[in-house]
Amino acid sequence: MPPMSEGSRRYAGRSAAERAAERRDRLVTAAVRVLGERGESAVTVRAVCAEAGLTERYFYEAFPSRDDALLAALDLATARVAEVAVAAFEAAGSSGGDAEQRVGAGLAAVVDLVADEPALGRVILLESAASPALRERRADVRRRLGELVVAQAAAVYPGPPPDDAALRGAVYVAGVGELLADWLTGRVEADRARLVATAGRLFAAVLRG
Amino acid sequence: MPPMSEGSRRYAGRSAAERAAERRDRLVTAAVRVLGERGESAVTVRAVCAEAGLTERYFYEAFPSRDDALLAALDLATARVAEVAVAAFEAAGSSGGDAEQRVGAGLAAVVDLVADEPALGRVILLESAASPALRERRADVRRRLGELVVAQAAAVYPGPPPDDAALRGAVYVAGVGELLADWLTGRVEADRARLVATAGRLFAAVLRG
DNA sequence: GAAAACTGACAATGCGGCTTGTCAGATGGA
DNA sequence: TCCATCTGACAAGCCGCATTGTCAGTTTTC
Repeated sequence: MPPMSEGSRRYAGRSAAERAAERRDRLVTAAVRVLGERGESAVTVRAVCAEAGLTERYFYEAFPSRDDALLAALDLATARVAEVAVAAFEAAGSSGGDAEQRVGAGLAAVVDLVADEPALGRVILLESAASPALRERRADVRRRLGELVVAQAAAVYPGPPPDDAALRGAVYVAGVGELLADWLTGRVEADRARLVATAGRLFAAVLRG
Repeated sequence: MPPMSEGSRRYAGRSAAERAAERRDRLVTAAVRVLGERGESAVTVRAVCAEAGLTERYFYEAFPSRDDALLAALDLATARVAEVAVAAFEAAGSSGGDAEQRVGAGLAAVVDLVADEPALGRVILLESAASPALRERRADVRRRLGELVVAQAAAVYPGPPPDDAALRGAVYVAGVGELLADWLTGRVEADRARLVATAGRLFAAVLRG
């Protein structure tokens, strides 16, 4: 129990809270790397600390348990992917693209990112199913993505949306996600443009009533 | 090391090989139950043996390691699901159904089975992603399913198949699989007929060029 | 300069898993 | 009946992990 309650002292120019936050960031980043490169079972407290260049004491200062670090790692990876995806999505929208083009732009950004940083891609596409807690988090993300996709489809396709739109959105998001996972692991042979093109065509095919 | 080399004796009316095979069956069945009801992390050697009413000695007589039992459990669950799916699929075909109806019949059979035996469904739909070895096996199954689906589509839709048919098949199989997983865990609200209907419509939407 | 707080390395505890061995008793063949 | 084999229960052995505690040395503030 660090006595951070009373004696909080500046250190190396930073406050105690700043130092703790920086250590936590390093730990989460390290956890993402270990999770993406070596898999969920390799995400031990020791391995994460070694990767971060810190020791166990700081781990338990930042997280109540190993599982919380795993979730934080998935959340960081998700945030990073969402950041570039949303940016590309909105850029395509403000430059006059329709919903299909927006979805394609977001998907292309994701494909580029996970191709450049496979560890990141492995975290969100593969290891996110490795434990019940991670699966739960992944399901939440996919649900939000599905709602976004359904809303975009409703905006671009005339007429009332099909009454099974939610199911279709779920199938589309999960199907494309698993396709990317297979692609990342080399089980699917395709270049990036082909992936994006197929996913774009399927957007219309799956979500149009 | 059981001296099964020389002295092989009948016991309870069965040969040594028969007894060993029966014990192995009980262990695999127990592993499926534990995996489906309590998750991958609960599939310990002790838990499986307790569920089977056997002891560790027989476990290591039947499997070289815990991981092999996990794979055997997934294989058994897959075989059971495949059995009813293929039967329904072929029945629909021999009674004059087209490819879409065949796929729908197979899917309906799977939905019924996993609804009646949730543990079985959890094994093939959820826990099959819990470890790298299990994921590998699941990917193989999905690849075969995808090829089957693509072949059925080629048989029913005129004209040459789209050149990204393999990708489409992968998206369809994974998307529907994950939809079923979400449905099993209560994340998706739909009755069985609705699930089958949506998946049937999507078969045409995704796999028609 | 001195006290208080911070840091990093590491030991120790406790737990539970996999895997291998032991052994008394049950069972079937000669 | 007698003996070899089979069975089931159980006990270690061994390892690695999560989690907590200790401590000498360092940095900052007063």
